[in-house]
Amino acid sequence: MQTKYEMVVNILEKEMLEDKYSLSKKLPTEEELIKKFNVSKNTIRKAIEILVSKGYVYRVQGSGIFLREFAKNGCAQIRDINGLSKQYSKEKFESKVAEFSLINADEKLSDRMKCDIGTKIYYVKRVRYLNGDPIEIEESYYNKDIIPYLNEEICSKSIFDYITNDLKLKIGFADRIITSEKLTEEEASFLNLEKDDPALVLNNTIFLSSGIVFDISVEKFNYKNMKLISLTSIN
Amino acid sequence: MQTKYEMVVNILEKEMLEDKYSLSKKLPTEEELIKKFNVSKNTIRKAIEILVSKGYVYRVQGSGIFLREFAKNGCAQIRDINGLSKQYSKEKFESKVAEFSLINADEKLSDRMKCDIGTKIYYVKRVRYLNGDPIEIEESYYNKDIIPYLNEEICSKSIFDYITNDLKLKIGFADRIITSEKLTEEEASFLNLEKDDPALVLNNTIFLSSGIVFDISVEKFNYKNMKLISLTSIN
DNA sequence: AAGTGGTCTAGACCACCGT
DNA sequence: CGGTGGTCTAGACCACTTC
Repeated sequence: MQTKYEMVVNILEKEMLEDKYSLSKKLPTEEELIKKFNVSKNTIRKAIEILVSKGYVYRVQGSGIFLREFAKNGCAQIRDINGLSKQYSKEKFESKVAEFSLINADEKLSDRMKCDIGTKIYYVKRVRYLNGDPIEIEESYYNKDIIPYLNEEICSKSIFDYITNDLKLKIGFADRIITSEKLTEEEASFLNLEKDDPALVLNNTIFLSSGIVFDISVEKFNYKNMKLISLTSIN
Repeated sequence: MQTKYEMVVNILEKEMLEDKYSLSKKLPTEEELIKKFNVSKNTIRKAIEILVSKGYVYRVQGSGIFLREFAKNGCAQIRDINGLSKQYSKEKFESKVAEFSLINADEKLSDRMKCDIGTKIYYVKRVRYLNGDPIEIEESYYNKDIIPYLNEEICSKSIFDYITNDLKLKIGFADRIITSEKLTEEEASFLNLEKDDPALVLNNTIFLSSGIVFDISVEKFNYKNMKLISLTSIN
């Protein structure tokens, strides 16, 4: 079941992607949206707030709701938790599994994943390609208590689709630490780069909406063909 | 003048930083907060939403409002638009102005800053230090039509303080493109690093709340001592 | 002054969690 | 089942922009 504000968000998102408002660069006024969707002012405001936080629009008091230029374009949005395959669904996006195993959490891993020592953990190492070019090395750890089953087949597609659609789990929020590092020789070979070339590195801890850690991962991006974008707003 | 929800946010933020809720790792219930602050449910909900988006807390339906671990700790939050000097106010943070000039926007610059060709633009290059170590090179361009006056003195302190407190301008939102690059020899010397060492690079476009671009900048961070953090939530 | 977004309230009812 | 967060409404009034 969908809430009213989700419906409003989805329809406006779709209309914006179809360039419905790109001439005026404005959305209809709140009052017009209230009539269009036949909902209350607060429901419209909640929907618009979500579009603001997604980077689609900004609001100017007394003036209107304006389109923001970005959002549409190619680079990966850092606020999207749902992995790369969603973002690049229209392009040729592939994941190759380089390693796959079931391990026991040692002290360090249990600490980072907020689980007990000895908890079964899936370890997955993937190399990911966009239009044939390697763009990322990803190493992930999934808590088996939460993700009871995983295999190489699933990992070569979208793990996040599997988790949300098949396991019906709700992803809640993520911590990401962003750094830059030198590649090791092995990493470089995966990315068709040289040893000591730079890499854009994301260190992620991903939580279900219940606040439980189900995944930690390190993503190392090819500095030549990957950029991330962050669209922030002030509260 | 402060709104009621801002007051609630500020007080709860302060209380959390004072570890008032760190034992239970929970905030009071919505109902308790309604009584505590004597405001309506929607006002409390709006305040909590802001704390969620700032990464302080997460909510679990039917259960409560829980503290998130991070927020407090040292690294720079990418969603904070207000520059580094705010974030490091308690540490020894310095900015040295390496270049300062007033230029005319050429075609490329006018395009990126969404202004006319020939618009007067302040160019500022700064090296920034934390506890004596160089952590960042920043090159910024400020539209003089919006920031009518700037000098080296102001640039060596906090430009954002000047803009918000003295000029009374309201900063609205920012686009940031995050990449990794090799340092040039000159850049490396500023950061006490070697040529071709990696840098974490932010390419920013910063808007007033009215949607006008007033600043674009490139920040190159020292990969050895700077990390950024992004705390994201799902809508 | 008219248009448009921002704050705030009181209250109804729903959905989910834990006991 | 009681506790707690989530959705939604109708309406009052405020603040800023634009003309």
